[in-house]
Amino acid sequence: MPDLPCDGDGVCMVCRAASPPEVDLLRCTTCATPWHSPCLSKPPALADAASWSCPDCSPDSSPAPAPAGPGNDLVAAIRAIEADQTLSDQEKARRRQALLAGSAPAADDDEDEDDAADDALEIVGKNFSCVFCMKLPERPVTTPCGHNFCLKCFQKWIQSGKRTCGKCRAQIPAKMAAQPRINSALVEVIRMAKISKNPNSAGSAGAYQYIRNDDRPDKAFTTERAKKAGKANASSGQIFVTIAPDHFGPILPENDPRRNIGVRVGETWEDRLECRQWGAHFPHVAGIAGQSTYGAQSVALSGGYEDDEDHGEWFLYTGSGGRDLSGNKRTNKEQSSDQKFEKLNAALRISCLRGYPVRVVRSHKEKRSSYAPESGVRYDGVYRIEKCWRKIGIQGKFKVCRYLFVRCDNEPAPWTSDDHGDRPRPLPKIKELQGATDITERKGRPSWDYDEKEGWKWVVAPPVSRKPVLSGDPETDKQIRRVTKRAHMSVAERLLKEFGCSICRSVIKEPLTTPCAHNFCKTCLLGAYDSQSSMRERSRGGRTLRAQKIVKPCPSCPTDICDFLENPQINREMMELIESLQRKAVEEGDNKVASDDADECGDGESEENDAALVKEEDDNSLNEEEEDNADGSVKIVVDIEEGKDDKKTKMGVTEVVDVIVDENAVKETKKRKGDAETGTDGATAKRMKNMAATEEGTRTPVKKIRKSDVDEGNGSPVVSSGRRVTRSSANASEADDSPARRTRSRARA
DNA sequence: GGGCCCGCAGGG
DNA sequence: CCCTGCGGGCCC
Repeated sequence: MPDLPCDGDGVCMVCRAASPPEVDLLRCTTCATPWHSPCLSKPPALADAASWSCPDCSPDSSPAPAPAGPGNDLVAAIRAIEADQTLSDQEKARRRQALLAGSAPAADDDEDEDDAADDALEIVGKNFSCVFCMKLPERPVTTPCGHNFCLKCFQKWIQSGKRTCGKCRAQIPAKMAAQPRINSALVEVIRMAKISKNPNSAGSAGAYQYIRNDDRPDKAFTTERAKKAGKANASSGQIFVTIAPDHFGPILPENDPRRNIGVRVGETWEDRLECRQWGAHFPHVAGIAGQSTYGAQSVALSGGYEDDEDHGEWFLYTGSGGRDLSGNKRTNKEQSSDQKFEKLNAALRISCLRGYPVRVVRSHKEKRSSYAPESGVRYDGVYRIEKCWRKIGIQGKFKVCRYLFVRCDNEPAPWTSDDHGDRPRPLPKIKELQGATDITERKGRPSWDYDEKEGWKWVVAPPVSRKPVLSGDPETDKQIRRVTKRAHMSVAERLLKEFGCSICRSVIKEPLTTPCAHNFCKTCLLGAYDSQSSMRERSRGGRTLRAQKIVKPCPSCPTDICDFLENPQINREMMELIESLQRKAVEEGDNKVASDDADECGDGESEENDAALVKEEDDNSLNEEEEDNADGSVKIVVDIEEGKDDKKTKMGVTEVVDVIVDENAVKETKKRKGDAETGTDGATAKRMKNMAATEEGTRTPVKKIRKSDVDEGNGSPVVSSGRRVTRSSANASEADDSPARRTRSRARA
């Protein structure tokens, strides 16, 4: 019998004795797990009990020797902290936390936070603590055995070679070890509890956004939806600057609360995602940031368009579009139609006409420019667009939009040894203007211009921002709206709402957390696969084929949770929290629970407008705002109250999806567009695509079913071989690849 | 090194 | 909702 600790309920996993007497319990000084000492193969001498480390934490008894290096150093460091008798328990916990988080202990932190005794935070705090650092989990992850940890603590644990749960010693699946998923329901609840604690910050949109954004990881991260780790399909990390996404011009110190220096010319980031986090250029793929009726804030020179021509202080830039992006592409070198001054190209033209400063970043991917950085993405300051026009591009067939950018920044360019920024310079002579059409140049005074005394500055008030100060991601915006909208609910109710089961749509009972970090009632989740064994026999023509494993996708995402379903463990911390919150909600005497449920199921309203967001359509209003906005910092306060509810998980959607039906009558459970079914690799996708394109008459029969049917949950298995790729022609049901065809509505009843 | 893939973010 | 898009990782 191997050594095993007590499980989450205090039951010894060896002798199954429930709640062994306190004297028989040994607590590991490294991982804090309780062990039943009579059941240990090598119980420590009594005298050593205080400094005892459990078998999982002591290297000498470790069955699989932990890799040398950081892991063991970590254990040693934790031991050193535990052994230090000059430290209080609290201080030990704090240092351990700091160690696990990989940072120096910060003395200030939460010391003075507990006096307000906010119930919600208290309840949450009481129910959740990371096994390792004993604090509220940061970016919580949940093991299949139902225990919660900080992501960082969990990762340190894994890095030190451990493959068992720090609490119950259950095996941690390799996949979870490799890529733990953040349990976003917990994140939300913890965040909300914190927000509720700072009522002074509640109510202002900026504050909500800031808090939410602050909770995003420092680096780009892989979401639960992405199938691969790494930045290829990663979500943005938090935004570090406080500019609105439609902010024009340099990013000043007041918008850089982290460093208070602003974004300086020459600052370089690893890639576009990191660049985005500092606000220099927000889009992660697109080269132009802007809005067609408002202007363009920034561009990236990344070598995407061969027509670009870079001379450092000035360059010729090419608009976007005119390329065939069918087949799920994001870029394409080849022009296949004329570009027009619409969308982002129109945005650039507005910046040209008004003389706005446009931030410019250069990427190492621009190989044809001497001014590109050797690596990464660099901020090179602001430019003005002096002219734009259209002309047949280098490829010789189609027109492209062209823009002349001229530098106008107060800081010297990264490639000069000047100690000063730009002076106004004469426009370069552009040969190619000959033969150009649609030539546009600025007539009036540029908004951003040179002043002999003060240098480059706004001489006309900058356009008033139409957007709330960034949030980092659309999820955030939804959260913001939701939080704002439900501000009238009690804290406990709001928290409870985060714990909705997406199957039964009410508050989760006996929560299970899947490895993909979705939470469901135990009975709901298990019930969903009721009639399904984990293997199916296949036979054809009288002979039996190899048994095939049945894929059981998570109801909320494509992840196969078959293995998890074999032995799912209730997330007890979550369950206790939910129960506490329910008690509290009852105490508060609100009888809103019923209306909550109604809201939950019925959110049919939606389609409110975003009127508040688009009111400023009138461009001429800019100047009128000038007195109030002398410093350029005023933003429209947008009423974000009324956003649409998140419809992604709503039932009863009647959109038609295509499902390929095989002999076993498969069923499609995907709720989100673009979800690839579980287990389809790239090759399969490609095959499907080709099939769609070439086998109109011969492909597998396709049956259309309604999502609403699917969501009702009748019918069984869940293997789908039909891939639905939303982006254009890859759609398996659309054999016709033509753009015209693509623009047609694809939903037919 | 070129092609493919596909989540994310933003515009409209 | 649906479309677009000067990414980044990986495979060939």
